[in-house]
Amino acid sequence: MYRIGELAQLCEVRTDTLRFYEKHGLLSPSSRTDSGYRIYTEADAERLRFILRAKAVGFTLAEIAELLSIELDKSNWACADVKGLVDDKLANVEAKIAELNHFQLSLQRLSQACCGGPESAEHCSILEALESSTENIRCENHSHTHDDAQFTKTCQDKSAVKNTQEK
Amino acid sequence: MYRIGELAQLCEVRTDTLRFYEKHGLLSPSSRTDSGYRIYTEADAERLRFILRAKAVGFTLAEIAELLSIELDKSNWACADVKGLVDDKLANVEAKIAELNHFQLSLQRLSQACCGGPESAEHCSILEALESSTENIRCENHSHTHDDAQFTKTCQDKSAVKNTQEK
DNA sequence: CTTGACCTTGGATACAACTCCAAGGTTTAT
DNA sequence: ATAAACCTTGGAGTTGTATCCAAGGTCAAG
Ligand SMILES: [Zn+2]
Ligand SMILES: [Zn+2]
Ligand SMILES: [Zn+2]
Ligand SMILES: [Zn+2]
Repeated sequence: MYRIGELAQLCEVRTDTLRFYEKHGLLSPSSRTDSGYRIYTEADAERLRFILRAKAVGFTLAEIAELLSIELDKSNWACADVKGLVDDKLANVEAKIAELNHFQLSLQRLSQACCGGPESAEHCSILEALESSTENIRCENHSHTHDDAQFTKTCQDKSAVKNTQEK
Repeated sequence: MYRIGELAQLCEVRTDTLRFYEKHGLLSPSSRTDSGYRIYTEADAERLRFILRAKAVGFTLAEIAELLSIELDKSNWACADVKGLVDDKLANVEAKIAELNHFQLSLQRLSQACCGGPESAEHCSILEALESSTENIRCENHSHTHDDAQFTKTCQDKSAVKNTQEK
């Protein structure tokens, strides 16, 4: 049995957040003291942990409420309904993953095209790619190193670069 | 050269959104007509497309601004700076993917434990898992099918797991 | 009995990222 | 020359997800 502050501390949220979740039907304390203090059980804490886990991965509170609300009303749902809901969310998550994978690839391509060296970014492949937004990114040939053949290392040549400078 | 409405239609955003992006330094029209109408170039359109792609995958406008702002100021950045920024975002994306993969797994486990049939969800494994929030999910043994041994097909028959909590 | 930590409620505020509105100016087509 | 369809600005409203605040009630310790 926890009072609101205890549960909040336990799960690292604010008491305000717990009241907010209550107001929105996500988590209500199992009881109250005579004086009106909220009393949460361990089951409430578990429910909160589920909410937090779901939230951490990008579910909206509305989606979480939908997931949780079925439980209040079990007998009016079939396994098919429940599983369908979970599968919907699953598809949702998978779509998000696909989206992120796509962008990951873009970022990797950008990253690979850049030498990461201390040279001025005036001819940086990353910036050029952002400007032109073409699909194929041109690797730097380091003509921007105003220097000699000493610097004709290319993209794949990830030579020692530890120069962390301020701007 | 596009007027605001044309660019909006082209990229499927509202004119309001374009003005909003302008106000927040993400995308300004390259020029104005004498009467004050915004005029966007193809380069502006490309920039907008980048913004939209980045947004679609979860970057905040602030992050996008950060990415784009470097370009205004190329010569004050080194390749190392630019690449570092991209790599930060990349790490960010990868972390998000990992998070989503984790939740994907949870959802898959939930989904697998449920028969998905027309039976009442009163003993649905998914709901039980949500309630108890235990790590290991018990598969349905279909005792809820008010029926005979005909329905003793199981997920993989790990119905030995017992109920542990309740304080 | 007073103090300080905790709790209650309702309402205000914040931030992101729009979205809509009002009042008026511009362009184009008939 | 008038209407329709565009554009301008500034500002208000919306949704989701909280946070903060004020005024006051509760509780255990000294
Ligand atoms: Zn370089
Ligand atoms: Zn570079
Ligand atoms: Zn079932
Ligand atoms: Zn089920």
